[in-house]
Amino acid sequence: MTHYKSEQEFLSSYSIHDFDVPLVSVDMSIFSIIDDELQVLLVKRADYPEKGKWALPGGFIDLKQDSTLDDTAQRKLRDKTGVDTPYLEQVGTVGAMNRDPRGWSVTVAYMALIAADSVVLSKDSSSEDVKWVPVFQLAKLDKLAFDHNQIFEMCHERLKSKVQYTSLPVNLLSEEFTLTELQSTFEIILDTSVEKKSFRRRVLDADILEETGNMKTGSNRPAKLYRAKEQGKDHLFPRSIEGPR
Amino acid sequence: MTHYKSEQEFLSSYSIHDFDVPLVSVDMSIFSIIDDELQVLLVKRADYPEKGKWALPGGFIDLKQDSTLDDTAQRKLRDKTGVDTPYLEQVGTVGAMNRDPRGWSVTVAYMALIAADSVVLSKDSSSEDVKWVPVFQLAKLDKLAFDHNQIFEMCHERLKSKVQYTSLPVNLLSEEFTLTELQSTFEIILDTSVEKKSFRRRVLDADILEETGNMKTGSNRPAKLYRAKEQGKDHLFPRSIEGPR
DNA sequence: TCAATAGTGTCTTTCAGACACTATAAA
DNA sequence: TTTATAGTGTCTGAAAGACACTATTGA
Repeated sequence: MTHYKSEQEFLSSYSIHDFDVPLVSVDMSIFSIIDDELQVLLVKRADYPEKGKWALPGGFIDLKQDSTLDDTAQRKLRDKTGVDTPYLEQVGTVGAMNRDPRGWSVTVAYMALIAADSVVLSKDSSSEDVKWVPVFQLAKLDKLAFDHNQIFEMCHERLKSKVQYTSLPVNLLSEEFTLTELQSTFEIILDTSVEKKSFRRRVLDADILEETGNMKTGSNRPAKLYRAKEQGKDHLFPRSIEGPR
Repeated sequence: MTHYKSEQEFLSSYSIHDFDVPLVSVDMSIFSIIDDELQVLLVKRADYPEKGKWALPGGFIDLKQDSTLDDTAQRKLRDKTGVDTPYLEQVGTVGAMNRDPRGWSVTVAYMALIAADSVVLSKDSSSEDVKWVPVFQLAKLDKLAFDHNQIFEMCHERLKSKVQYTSLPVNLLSEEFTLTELQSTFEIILDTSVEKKSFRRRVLDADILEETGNMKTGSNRPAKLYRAKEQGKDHLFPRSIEGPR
């Protein structure tokens, strides 16, 4: 890909306006729990437009390579993180005349949940840098490229809302985990405390976990290790987690 | 728009493949309750591809006229039904190499809920006929154009699922309605009976309705008429409607 | 034995289902 | 007075919160 000297130069050579078709891309919020915080993966843009700004990873559909939209998302995720079989969910689509200087553009937002320990970060040609950013810092610090702050917010809202009534967070943990670790990821995402007994009743009664037979030891009572019965699926609870009264 | 003699002729003149950009369209499931049944609006395609087949109303983004995707959906809805301020929700986006013979194509699915009495059906140039079809008949009878059966199913699932824990169905009724009428629309969509007392408690406690002061009379005890406090919004209940035990 | 975390017993609270009951209109 | 529908009283049951309790390890 050619590198242009200025956004001006870049735009003047861009001719998508000539065809009555919008641009289409995929952008994703890749979430993970790192250092007991919910973090999201950002890339620094290597090209115009918005060169040098931090952005959600994403890009255009490869009409030859991708046979579905989900393939595009999967490919983008693999390129940045090396992770291949994550939890991947389409969140929504934003399209507008003026969200991209190249013209009418549509982007399909995805969110991915991955276990931090399974990741090997890597840059590709479209990004000069990659980093994890704690979600609570994002609102204050970074003004992302395009409307990515808004797209990220959609994904974050979806995540928080689904955590209230599904077992989604199992996808943020490595294969084996304790109930306390699982509870902790719920608490981190919901940013509230969850009552231990209710939590265990809820999760165990749902019959979505199975004991691995292993224990996690430390300088205290060992904890049973569990694994999700159906990888990648999320159970729907009949009622929401309500939090403290 | 030119009318072609065959799909072959049409396709050979189509050149979107030359640009590495997919087609983008909006398709919508417009729901209404008519004759005590949940029905969806279909149009008969006037042009290739899939000429003559029934399809969900939709079409391409008008890059000049529409400034957002929601505008496109709103415009399509207005064209077919004359309705201007409905409940409109984006359901999801499907994109694939082979879902449209013209090439890689992406469609954003919307669902709209409207009160039947507010509709004036009208055809536009892209459709030669328009009709309401009961949802339960659709599965059996019609093989729709493209992957519209699948897109419709996405919308129908979303509708049924949201009805379980939100007040969405108020958007299917005209401005004033009785609690019994509201209960009935829940029952029609969920295809199950709902217990009267629980239903009224739930709805009334949620404080989302207000009495209009009017009564609906008949040859029996008159019923209070209500109106949604916030038009177009849907309340989230803490628990789902569970249906009979 | 103590500190620390895992895991349980059990009471209360909230809200949905069941179902019998009362209320109010027209014919 | 009957019929039809609107609307209520109140019991039961399921699942969440509160919180004190016991259990099991290493140091």
